[in-house]
Amino acid sequence: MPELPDLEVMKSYLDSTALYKEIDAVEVADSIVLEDITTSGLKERLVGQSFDSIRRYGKYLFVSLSGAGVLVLHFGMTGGLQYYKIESHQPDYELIRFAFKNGYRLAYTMPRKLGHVTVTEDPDQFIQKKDLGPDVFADDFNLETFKKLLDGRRGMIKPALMDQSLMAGIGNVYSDEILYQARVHPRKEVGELQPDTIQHLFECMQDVLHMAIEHDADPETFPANTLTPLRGEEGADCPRCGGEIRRIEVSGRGAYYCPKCQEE
DNA sequence: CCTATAGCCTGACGGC
DNA sequence: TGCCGTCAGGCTATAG
Repeated sequence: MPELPDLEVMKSYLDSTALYKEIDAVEVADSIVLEDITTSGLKERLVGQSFDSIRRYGKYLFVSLSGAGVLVLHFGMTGGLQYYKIESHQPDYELIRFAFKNGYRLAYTMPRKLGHVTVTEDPDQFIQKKDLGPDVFADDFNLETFKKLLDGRRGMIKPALMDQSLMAGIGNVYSDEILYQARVHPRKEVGELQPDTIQHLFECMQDVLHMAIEHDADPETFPANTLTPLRGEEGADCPRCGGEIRRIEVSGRGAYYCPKCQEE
């Protein structure tokens, strides 16, 4: 779930639910997700504070605290958030519970414990330390930026789009969707891309990410001409040409594409 | 600089 | 039903 569009949806969700409410208690079910902080350290930093504003960068959310510091949330492959009140509504796999004074809770959920949570004093420094490239939704991330990043890059296009140190925000699912919309084969060598193809890729990247956000990052509601809802259904009909959707390994990740529309 | 591989974790799913 | 292998939308470390 958690790529740029999912994170944008989570940010909106937090904006409309969990801001400006005093934190009463923090429960950590498994401290394995805590990075550079202990359970008691996290409690000390959060209890008595409130969440004041949310910033997304790549696949991270930075939640500014009313006092000092910024809560950092990363969702691994399976993480999510749930704001709820009644104990019986507690979601499955709640790893961290932020309990507010108003009686509501925010659950940080994650069946596979591959996400990370920490507190930082300086998000920009954190971004540097993680070696994240520019966020693909940054105001100054334009076609020229995209061209410069790909210029001189060796290797295939799909891993380039997914390389968080090159550009931050795109993961396995949306890299496939972008390449499908742009009709570029996931194994296409970056160096072989024509300038107009790069421009088309850039436009498809913007379009796909915005489309996903408009649809709450829920593939079931995506338009009919998208590939994402067909993930897991190898052999399905390509919505565009009637070809057969295939799954291959690219750089160790499962890649879905249409061999007919996206020629090698 | 880039790729491949393994590891971190655990649930869901298909086959026998 | 139970067991087993495979896969899963992330990131990191290592070797080549």
